[in-house]
Amino acid sequence: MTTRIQRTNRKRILDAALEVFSAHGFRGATLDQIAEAAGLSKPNLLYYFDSKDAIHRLLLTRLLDTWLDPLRMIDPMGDPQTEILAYMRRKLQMSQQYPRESRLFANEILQGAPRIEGFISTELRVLVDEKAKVIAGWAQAGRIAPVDPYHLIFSVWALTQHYADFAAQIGMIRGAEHDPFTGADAFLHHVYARMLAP
Amino acid sequence: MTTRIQRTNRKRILDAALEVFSAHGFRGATLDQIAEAAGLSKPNLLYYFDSKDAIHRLLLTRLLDTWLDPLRMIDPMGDPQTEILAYMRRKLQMSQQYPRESRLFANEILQGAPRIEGFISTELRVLVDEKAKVIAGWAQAGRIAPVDPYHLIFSVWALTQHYADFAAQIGMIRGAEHDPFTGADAFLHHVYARMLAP
DNA sequence: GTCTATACTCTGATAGAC
DNA sequence: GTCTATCAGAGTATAGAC
Repeated sequence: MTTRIQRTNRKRILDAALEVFSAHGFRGATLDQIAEAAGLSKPNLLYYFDSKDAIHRLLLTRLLDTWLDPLRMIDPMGDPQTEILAYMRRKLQMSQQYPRESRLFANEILQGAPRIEGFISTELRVLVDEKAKVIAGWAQAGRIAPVDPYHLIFSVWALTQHYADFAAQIGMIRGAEHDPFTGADAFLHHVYARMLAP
Repeated sequence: MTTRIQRTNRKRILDAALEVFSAHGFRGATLDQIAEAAGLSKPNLLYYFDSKDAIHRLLLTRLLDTWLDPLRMIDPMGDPQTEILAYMRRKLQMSQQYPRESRLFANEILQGAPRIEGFISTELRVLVDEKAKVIAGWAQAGRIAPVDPYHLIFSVWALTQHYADFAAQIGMIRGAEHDPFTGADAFLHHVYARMLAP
């Protein structure tokens, strides 16, 4: 049986761990940092979770669960331009709302994706292949410009995740008070509208 | 006086360190890994360099020296579309030729850019402001479409560096035998030609 | 210049009192 | 459930022989 205090403590630990892992990577993060951020002692952390690795794995698993939703939602029956623009918007919103999750993922890929290789080579790959086929069909039918569907999908990832993963750099260049996401939405809308016009 | 063996050993160490740091981040990398990759003993490593930190700092400094060159080369007197397309191409070539350097940089930014905050807030920021003004002038004059110059520059960074930083993911999705850079060049040419047309 | 041996610190994890 | 104390291993760096 799970008490309320157990649930809130687990939540606090996972939130603190997300903060620390996304900022320093798996090896760079320490249990001391996570414990301090969570307001608990280090042994108490390990009362709730078996190990540092278990915390990290749980965070990644949760993330991957929702990571593919924006791509999944592309409707083969919808209007091509509308569908792709909406996909870009959903992805940009994820960068805005969940920048730490994006950086956790980026850290993992940068290091060769050792823990999520299986996920990427199977689930993600199948989904990308499926949606690439849909987009290729749209291009074939002349409903959008003849673009490579894989590079199109990669471009959405690159352009949207950049605002989360490289937020530190963007903040230092534009000034921290400037919110990059408002301008980003308009800019990316311009980019994809132009790119896709038949 | 520096002997030839000293020069080659220093070079081997730096190359090995770039390999390991770019793949695991600063904390994730160990001197043992670097020593093994360089074919030297760990104490011998520290005969050539003062510390782990010194090696890392030297790699970053060298990188930043050339990191801005592609942006610097944008010529205010040139043809706007040609200049921006050539900039994108130079940057894409850097991702292709120096993916490890790109990942070293990405690791640093992901972690909040602690070691290169000064560089970004001063040199890089000044250069970006300067080139943004040039691009804004081109837009003002109607020579390219009216795009936000900062987001335009960020988009070049995002789209080109993605092929280096997320190479592991791209390889798992498209198959390792598929070279993503050939298709990328054509795709990005399409993107920027469309984006910039007045 | 290069190695073996080792000092010392940090960190993940456990023991055991309360 | 939570803490103090502590162990065991890893990792950076140094000492000193050759």
